[in-house]
Amino acid sequence: MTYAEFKQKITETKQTICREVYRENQENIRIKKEKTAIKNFEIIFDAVFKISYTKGFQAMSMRDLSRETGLSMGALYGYFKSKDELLEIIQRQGRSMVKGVLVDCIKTVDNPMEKLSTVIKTHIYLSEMVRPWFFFTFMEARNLCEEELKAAQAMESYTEQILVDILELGETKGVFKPKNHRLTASLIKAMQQDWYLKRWKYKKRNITVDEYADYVISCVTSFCLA
Amino acid sequence: MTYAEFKQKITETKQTICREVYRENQENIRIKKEKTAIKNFEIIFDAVFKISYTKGFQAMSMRDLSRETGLSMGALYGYFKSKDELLEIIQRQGRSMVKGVLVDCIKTVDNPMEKLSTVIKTHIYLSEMVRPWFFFTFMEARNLCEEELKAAQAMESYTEQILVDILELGETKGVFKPKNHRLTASLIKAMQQDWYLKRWKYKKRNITVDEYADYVISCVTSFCLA
DNA sequence: GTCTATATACGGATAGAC
DNA sequence: GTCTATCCGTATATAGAC
Repeated sequence: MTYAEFKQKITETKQTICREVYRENQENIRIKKEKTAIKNFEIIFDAVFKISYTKGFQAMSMRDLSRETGLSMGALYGYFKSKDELLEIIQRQGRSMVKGVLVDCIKTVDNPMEKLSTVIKTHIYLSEMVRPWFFFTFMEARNLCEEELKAAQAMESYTEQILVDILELGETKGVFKPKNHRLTASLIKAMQQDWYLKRWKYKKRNITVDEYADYVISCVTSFCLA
Repeated sequence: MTYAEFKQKITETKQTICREVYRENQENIRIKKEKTAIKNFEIIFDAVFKISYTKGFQAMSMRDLSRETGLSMGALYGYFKSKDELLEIIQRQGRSMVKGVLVDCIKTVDNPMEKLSTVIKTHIYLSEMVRPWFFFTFMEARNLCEEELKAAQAMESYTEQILVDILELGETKGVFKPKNHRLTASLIKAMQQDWYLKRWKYKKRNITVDEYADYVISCVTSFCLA
């Protein structure tokens, strides 16, 4: 699988994501026309990511957001109850998106080695497809309230566990060497994250997402087999 | 080398760091007694790290900092000209500290393999010793002005280059297999960073810094030799 | 649904007493 | 060197017109 093929296969688009956001939070949203809401959520999210990328979410004022979206302050508050709620909406949707895609991608694969490459690759490709979303989710997790922070940490453990399960399965089948699989999983996650955290670095060096994913996989597999 | 041995060897302490900060920025500091200044800088930095760890630097108000340090607002502004300058001081000092320690640690080692383990280990141990400083430097880099941001990125490239040089040396000597050394270096950096970015995770699982460093090294070497 | 105008609170920074 | 008191700009959020 290449990144181009991944994009074809995946059904998640900005629009479907925004539709989900709208339906999940309908009780707090003043806007009644779904079409309007979806269109504006897309604009709002893009603006949040753009502004927060350099300043951070805290430093982004509602006036900044108003200017960037072209919506007035009053209008914006029709889409969420407070600035904090906006943050939570984005974080929650991010988690549900990752969970859905990752669980889906390994269902049809049995071979542990192939399973491992698939899940690593899928995660990196997804992070490329919605990179601003991933970057934002990581960097702004600290601004969450305790409850939501716990949920974010649980998500980290959850995706790590997916990797651990595959590594253990591989060991059972005699494909992978016995190791501290949980620690291996942590290293894999660290490498996956670097792709969206250090965008500027890889862009400057013209590393493609396919190159990067393949390199991570070659590193991981050579370790698991050694 | 273990973490305990590293701590013995290293001459950098909070105090020496604060002394450097004082001397570097003396022209902007109203406080004339070095001893007072060093003592209070230590208090101030600790407070900044503590508050920023959860809220972020932007969200930390000078009133928060005043409360946590026990110094009044007026007193605080004797130690730096503005909140932004405080951020820059911390970032600059962090860079000079890392540079000093890393350059120093490989001077006496010739063997490429040993050189590689040493530099990986030293970086992780240093990040453990002044973890709040590392975490802060990474998370708050975005709040820097363009010039300082460039310096921070240059620092990332610099430490990466140290790794690349070692890997190339190793290839020349026939120890390491030919690879994309720069990409390998990036992966190493990603793994190093995870130790201070995800403190909560490793703490919860009782992973020691020695365990972590050794595991990273075993992963990297098995890849470089494969 | 979206706008403008505004209420109210809090931010960084400084002046001047001690 | 440190404190208290205060200036003044900007923050989030809402009320009410269109």
